[in-house]
Amino acid sequence: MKEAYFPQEIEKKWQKVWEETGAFKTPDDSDRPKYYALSMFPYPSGKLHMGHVRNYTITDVIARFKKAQGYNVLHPIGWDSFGLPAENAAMKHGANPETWTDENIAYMTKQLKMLGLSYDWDREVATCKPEYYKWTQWLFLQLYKKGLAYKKEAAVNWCNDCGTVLANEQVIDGKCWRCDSVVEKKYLSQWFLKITDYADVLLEDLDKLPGWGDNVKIMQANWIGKSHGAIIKFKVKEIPGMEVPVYTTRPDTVYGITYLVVAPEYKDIEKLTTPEYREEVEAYRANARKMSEIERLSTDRTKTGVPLGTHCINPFNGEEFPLWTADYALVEYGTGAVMAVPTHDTRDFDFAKKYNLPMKVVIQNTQNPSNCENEAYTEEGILVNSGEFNGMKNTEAKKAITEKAAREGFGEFKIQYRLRDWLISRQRYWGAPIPVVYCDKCGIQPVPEDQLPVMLPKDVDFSVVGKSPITTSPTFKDTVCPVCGGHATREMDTMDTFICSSWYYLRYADARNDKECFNKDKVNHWLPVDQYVGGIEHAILHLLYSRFFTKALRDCGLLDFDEPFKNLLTQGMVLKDGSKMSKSKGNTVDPDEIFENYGADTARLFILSDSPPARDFDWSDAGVEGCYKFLNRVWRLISTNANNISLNIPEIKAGDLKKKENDDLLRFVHMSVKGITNDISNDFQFNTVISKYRELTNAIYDWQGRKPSLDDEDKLILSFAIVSLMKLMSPVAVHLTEEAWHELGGEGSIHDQAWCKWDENLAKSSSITLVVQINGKVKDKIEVDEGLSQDKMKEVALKSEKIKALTDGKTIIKTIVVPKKLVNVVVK
RNA sequence: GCUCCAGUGGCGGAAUCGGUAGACGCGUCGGACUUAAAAUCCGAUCGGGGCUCAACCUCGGUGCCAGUUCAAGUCUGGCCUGGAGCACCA
Repeated sequence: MKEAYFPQEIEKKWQKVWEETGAFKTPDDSDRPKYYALSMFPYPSGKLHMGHVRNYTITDVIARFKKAQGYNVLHPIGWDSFGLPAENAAMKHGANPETWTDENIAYMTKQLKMLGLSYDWDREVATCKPEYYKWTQWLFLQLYKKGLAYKKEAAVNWCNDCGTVLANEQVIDGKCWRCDSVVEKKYLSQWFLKITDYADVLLEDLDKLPGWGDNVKIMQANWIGKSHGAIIKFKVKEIPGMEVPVYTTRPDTVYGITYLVVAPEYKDIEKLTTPEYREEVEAYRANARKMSEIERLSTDRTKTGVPLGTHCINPFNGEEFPLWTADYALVEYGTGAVMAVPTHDTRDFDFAKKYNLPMKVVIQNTQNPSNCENEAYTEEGILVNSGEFNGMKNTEAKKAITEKAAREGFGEFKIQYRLRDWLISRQRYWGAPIPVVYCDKCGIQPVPEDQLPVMLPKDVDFSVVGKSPITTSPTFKDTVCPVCGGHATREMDTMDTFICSSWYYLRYADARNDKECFNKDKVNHWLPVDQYVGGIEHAILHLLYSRFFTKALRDCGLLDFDEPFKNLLTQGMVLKDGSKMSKSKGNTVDPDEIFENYGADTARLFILSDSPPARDFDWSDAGVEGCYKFLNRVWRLISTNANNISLNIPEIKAGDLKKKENDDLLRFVHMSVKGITNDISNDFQFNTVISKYRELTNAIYDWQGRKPSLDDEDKLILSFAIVSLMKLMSPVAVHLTEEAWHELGGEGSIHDQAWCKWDENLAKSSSITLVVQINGKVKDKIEVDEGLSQDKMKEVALKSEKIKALTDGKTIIKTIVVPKKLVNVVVK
């Protein structure tokens, strides 16, 4: 065995062997229980970054650990390969998006292989390939048939730079999630998926996911935004038969209404405007239309509005109040109209102050009454000025008042969600075409399933500005209607790429199936994903969409489970010098360089070492160096002892070893096995796993430092310790351990070896340190036998010279004994 | 504004149930080996005080202030700071 560690040589060699022997192929049928480990698949942007390295290493170690524990592990990879960057590259450099994407996939595949990841490449998928998007289109048709996909004219988020609409989830602070430019409102006819049908179950089922972090679940719950309230309908005084319904979570404040606001886009606003106000209202609406989303939604902005000239009648007390329009009312939420109670809502308060609208206190805190002159009172209290409800607690009044409204026919209880339907049309080329046609006679018609896929046209001009390249194809647009055979035009929009990524984890179960989307039995066998690993940035977008898809496909009868990801690990970011690695900051670290200088095993070890997976990880060059040195140390330990190590190790039981130091080492190994196994099992605490590798290595070196020569017992325990270390390290240092295994004469692969077991009796040291405290402060430590009874422990503690001296002349009130740990003497 | 998370040495971070705070590493300092360097190995490394030095002894210390407890990094209440998500959602 070579004395020096040459990772580059070793790694290439074994990567080749694993590929040739198909070491990581996963059979669908096996006696072993299944385990599905999944990383969020990458966008083929060009090169791997350290975030990828961290993500895939974490999942790979989990997959290998589970395999060693006896599971049949599915660990696939693929490419989220539709999307704007490919198209932008095409526009910029004249490259074809397909070529650009394929080249990137090829390069990144090479990098993934260099990292030594245990993927089953036979199951690789790429969402931009017709054999994949055929099924994306097919799934769209199933949702269409179920009534879950529909087209409507709506105010949508428009990104001018990307030249496309965006889903609500893709608008961050009023800006485009991809290019950061300000998003505008446009009115367009677009395709939507009815995710709102699933709002409640998406919320409820979060409780079925104990294996997800609370942070993600809370973010999803907030996004879904369920609220309980009431609809109350108000008659319009000037227009007989006309009503304006509002949604409110505060029906208890109805007696305090002093005006009512509708959104500028409110459907009946023109009818509700009297002629003398028309001009002013129109001007206000035009202005609102022009404003960007970010301006419009800014909370800092002072509120504006104009009266419509009409009035509503409060059905509870007959009071009349004016109707206004103001852009703080949102057309998409509730009914698009708000009943305003300035005294008990801060927004209404601000508005009423500005426009001198009246205020009326209806909720009072009896301890500390307020007339609401300076601010709205939004806490709980007792109803006043509220007719028959006076004196009632407001929490009870909510129910009582809504009940009255329901009884008398002008209101009802209502649950409202913040979640909106998912807008999936994109005016872009590089995506899956939406498989519908528009017939001159028959209207919207789905493309028949046997005509799928609707292929992306290749005869397009990528240099066009302001419209989708797909519209330049001379062959794509015109087609025939599948119903009447007459002329029809194809839908020119493609689907949001988040659709493609909402089902890829299902395709892995049956990736090469060209007859169906996936076989139902196979999907039911492999899913749900046992462990999903990825970035927190997908907490809402991808993870919510995937949950929706799973539920919708279950309802289509395509699968039998309702949550796709049983356990979710959201890994932290990779930082450099305290900030996120980015090209613009120039603080990126290129994985290729690390592979070249130190090898993949060092990269894997380091990326897991310093922080727990969920926390941010600060990259340091010194840290990489340290890990490289450690691997050298491990290599040296093995190579210098190669002649003394046998892989034929009989089971060593407690008491088998005569020498104390050998028994101690045996115990240390068992403790390490136990500790490492538990650390991986409990939330994948790889940082402490790696510190335990180091401790064990240090312990073996220390042991050896005290041995001038080795007899048979020494060689036995040394073999046991080193081989255990190798097996424990094999999921992380995948190449080094494989090479060492073979150099020591091992058969097969170390990665096919069973995980180390520990003996509970040996996974502890032979003696314990008894801590003696006085009044809770440590005063003495005494080495004692592990089996000591509680009485004996107390006796030993009180006999200690130090304790005697410190308790001298004081009264011992009581003594607390914690078995196998400590004695606390309470004195006065 | 609302919701959530986190605050431990010079740094990253350890510390099942409340039971030895600072594992392991990085950095720094000192030493060994070497003509020298690299590599490697050994040792020290929270702060204050005591002792001529050292071993040692002693007091304090996990963002701040209280509380519960024999015992608090860990539990409770109230703050402060930082981060994340949502945000005119009625």
